[in-house]
Amino acid sequence: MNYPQEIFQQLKEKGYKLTPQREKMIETLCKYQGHFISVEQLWEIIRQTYQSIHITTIYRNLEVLEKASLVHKIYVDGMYKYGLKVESSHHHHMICKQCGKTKTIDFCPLQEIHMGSGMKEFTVTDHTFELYGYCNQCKNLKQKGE
Amino acid sequence: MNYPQEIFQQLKEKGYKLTPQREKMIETLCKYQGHFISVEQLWEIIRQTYQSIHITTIYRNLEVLEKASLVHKIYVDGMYKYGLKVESSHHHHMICKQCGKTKTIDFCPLQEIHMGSGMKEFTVTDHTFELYGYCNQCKNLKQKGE
DNA sequence: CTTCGTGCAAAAAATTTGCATCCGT
DNA sequence: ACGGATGCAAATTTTTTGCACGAAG
Repeated sequence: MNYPQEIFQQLKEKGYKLTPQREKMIETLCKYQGHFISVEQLWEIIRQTYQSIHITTIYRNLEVLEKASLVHKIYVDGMYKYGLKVESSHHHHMICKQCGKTKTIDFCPLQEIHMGSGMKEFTVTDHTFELYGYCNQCKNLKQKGE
Repeated sequence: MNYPQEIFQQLKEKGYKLTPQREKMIETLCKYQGHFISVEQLWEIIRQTYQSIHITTIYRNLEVLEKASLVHKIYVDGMYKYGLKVESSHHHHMICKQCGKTKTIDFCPLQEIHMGSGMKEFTVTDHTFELYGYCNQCKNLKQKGE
């Protein structure tokens, strides 16, 4: 479990200022830990208790959080969604396309492939590995005629 | 190697009409086999010999080709890029972020993980596994100060 | 007090839609 | 001839940028 305070600290250590907007964002992402949420969702949630926050700020701060390696970004349904990084070690996710719920997968296929045949022709800098589908809850809802 | 004619045939079999625009698109994608190209790139290329083709048509037909399982779509650099599906068997790609060149990876991590621990909580419908980086050619260009 | 962050307005980029017309089959 | 496909214009959606003001360290 990640706690907001730890993340505030990490942000500061990387030279970013801690503003109320950023606090709210981090707190919200903590609450939604285990879910990927869209920029707009995040905005809607925060606006309920901080009406003046602007969506531009959300965009800019998610970029900051990403640069600070505190969040992970994926592209689904024609938009970016963000989730808090789970401490340390590299891993991947199983993501529910309906509700955004995620489950961490402690397995990275890169290791399996690393020295594979033709890999000399490329220098790998990034990779994606995500599983998409439906969590049991959403799967049931879907069957009952969505 | 995929040949245009085979793909024309497959399109028709799935109930889509074969129009000159679609022919051009398929021919171009065949030429660029092994590369993922953007909608706009594809448009630019085709316009050289078919000036009147509209970018909306490109968008719409890429959707058609995707529904017909003839192309594969990825999201890089803030946009979708498309590549012809290589015959049969499921596989993944190594993609050059600079030039879009791809290499097929005959390995699917899904098998490694399939029956893994917590996977019962989700029904997997899709997955992504792509490696990104630079091909030797682009890597060299980059080192010589891009 | 200086630098970085914010809100706002406006632009940009990518993709989608409505509609009249056209063309494969 | 029919129904799907195209071109065009315009709208939508998502994200980015410029700039003056405000607040954190």
